[in-house]
Amino acid sequence: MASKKSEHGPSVNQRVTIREVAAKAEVALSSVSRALSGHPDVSDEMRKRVKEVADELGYEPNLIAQSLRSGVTRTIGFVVRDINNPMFALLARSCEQELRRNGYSMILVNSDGHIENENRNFSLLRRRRVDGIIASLVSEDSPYIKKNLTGPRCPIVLLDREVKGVNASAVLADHAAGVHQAVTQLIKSGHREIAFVTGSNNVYPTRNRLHGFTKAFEDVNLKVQPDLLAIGGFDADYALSHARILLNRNPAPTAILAGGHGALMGISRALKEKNLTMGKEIAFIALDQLPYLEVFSDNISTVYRDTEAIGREAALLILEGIEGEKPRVSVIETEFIERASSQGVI
Amino acid sequence: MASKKSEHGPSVNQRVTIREVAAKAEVALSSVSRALSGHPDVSDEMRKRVKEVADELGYEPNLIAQSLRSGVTRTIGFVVRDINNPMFALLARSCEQELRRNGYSMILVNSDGHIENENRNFSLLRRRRVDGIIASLVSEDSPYIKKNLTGPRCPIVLLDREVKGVNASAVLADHAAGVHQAVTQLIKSGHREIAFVTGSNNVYPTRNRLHGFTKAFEDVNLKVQPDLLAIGGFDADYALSHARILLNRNPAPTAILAGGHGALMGISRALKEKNLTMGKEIAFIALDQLPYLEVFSDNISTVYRDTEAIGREAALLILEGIEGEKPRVSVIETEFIERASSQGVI
DNA sequence: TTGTCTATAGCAAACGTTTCCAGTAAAGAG
DNA sequence: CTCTTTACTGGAAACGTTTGCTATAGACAA
Repeated sequence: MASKKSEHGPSVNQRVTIREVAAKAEVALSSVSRALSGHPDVSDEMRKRVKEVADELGYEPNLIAQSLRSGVTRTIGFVVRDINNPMFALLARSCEQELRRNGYSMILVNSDGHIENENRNFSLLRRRRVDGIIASLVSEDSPYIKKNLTGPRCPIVLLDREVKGVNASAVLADHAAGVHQAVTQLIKSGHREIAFVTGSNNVYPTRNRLHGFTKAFEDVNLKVQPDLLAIGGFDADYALSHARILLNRNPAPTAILAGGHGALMGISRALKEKNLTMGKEIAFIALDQLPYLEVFSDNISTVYRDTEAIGREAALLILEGIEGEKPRVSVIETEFIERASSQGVI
Repeated sequence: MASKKSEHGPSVNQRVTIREVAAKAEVALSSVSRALSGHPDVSDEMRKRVKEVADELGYEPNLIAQSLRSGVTRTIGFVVRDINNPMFALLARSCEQELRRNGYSMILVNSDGHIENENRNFSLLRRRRVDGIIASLVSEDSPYIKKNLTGPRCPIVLLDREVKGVNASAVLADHAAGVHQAVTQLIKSGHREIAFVTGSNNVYPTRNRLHGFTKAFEDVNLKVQPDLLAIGGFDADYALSHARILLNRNPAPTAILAGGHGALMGISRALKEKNLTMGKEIAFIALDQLPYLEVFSDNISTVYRDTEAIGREAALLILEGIEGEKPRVSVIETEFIERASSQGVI
């Protein structure tokens, strides 16, 4: 494969170093370093000369060497549970933007839903000596997070996860509130058979949503019917197979909640199979802010959270952690936005 | 802000180095390095002992130091024109996956459509000494790309861009073929007033699509009507305002092509304003693979390209470049997939 | 004039690895 | 038994920076 060697022009891949700048400007290495890094103990004349020579030679500081010497990489690792979920694109984007505004780069790694990948990702990021890690965990008992408690550590911000005993920063969405609003509204409209398809309850969002869901029923002295809950997987396949079962139930559900992107995909397929239309034969509510909903299906009711705000907040928390502040938890509100898909049924 | 200092337990942020492993194992530094890096000149016993001690101490190799010494970072920079476009999520994901399979990490940076950001991004990546850069340029006369010709360089893979005079690798989609198929089909169905909204023609995809578009007309001795072309912007606002104009034209277009995500967004809004439904009053075809189309609007005709294949191919090309191979261009096919939105109108 | 202070510059030691070179002991060849 | 070879091991230099310390020179005060 690497048979025919490159014939890239005459230029060698040899970069100009601070040493060459120093030689050409006829000053000491240390003076060049100080001049370029904005150190105060440098005369204006020296700084000017050094900068001129550096520009002339096309000097590009070696961030690797700087990192080694200074112990700081100005890099944040972002571990994402499953990048298939378009919500994460939104999240990663706003986060990267905020980090870059503060002079940090982001390394994004994807766990694809597998805990082994996640562990490898953490390990990689630590070897790369990132200054902090923002993580959306596959499961809440990640050995790596716990290890981070005892060993040498870097600041961590968890996204929508509660790890007991770990004093890490976190950004949590108040899913319960939005779901509570949504379900209350459904009940008020006369719905009783409300189905709910969502991810496994080894992570905070599921538990938290379930809490809001249950409370809405309890508030009006009704009981949740367990066989209307499909809890166990974030992926579309899980949602599809369980939505099929739910739709065949007797009595059939008159409303259905989709806990995120995978659930939405699976359910919408199941509905299509049975020729049911959201907002006509069955009420439908999507949880999470899913960017494509705004493009096409602006008639879909949703429990909204400002995903970009979550990304920005995560960036701020990690920067705080790097500055040595104590970990803290930040909560993001959610809100039920009612549109056609959950109205007028029944 | 950084007032109250962290009270992180007793562990200091001091990592164990190869030196400490050497001390504890009572061997030389160099032996530890060789033992852990798989160098052949190490006895089995030595390797075993060193590995035991390293595990025991929780040694995590410092990739920064390794990079500095070896001159290789095993990191690829990915410069994306505008991460708002969901197509790029698909692209970046498949690319990252392939890179990671080969032991590389990816740093993703977003230019947000501005050439100044793009230049800053290139500069940053070079200072970070990435081993290669994969880039979707804002415009094809990027000074940085050209500079890379003369100065010390790293391999570059361009995504859907042709930069004249620059002998860089590239992955190009054969947009023309798919657009040609699509327009030919429309013409065959009786359409004559076919509108086309797409990005500025300072980049390859626009020029290439336009080529396929024009050729389809010429093939049957028809002429493209210039006032049905809206060429100039990838963003939704541009598309919206120009789609409005197009829809008010007399005679009104009977079919409309959307050149990517932004165009699709803008056009679909304009259609909604005029209460036109795709596939009913007007034929509609979307260019590019847009992930959300498969979720909701599986009835939308589209010129498909395998975006994930593009990502994988870009990864392979950059790895080739790192191995010293000559730059080369890889072409990805496109294909017209006819669905309801472009049938049965007229 | 001498001494102290300030501003600036240079030297050299680190940061944590890899790798070249030299050295040693055991093994095999003659 | 000696010589060469083999198989390892250790020492030290290097990668490109930053930074603590020391040195110098001019300014100012006594």
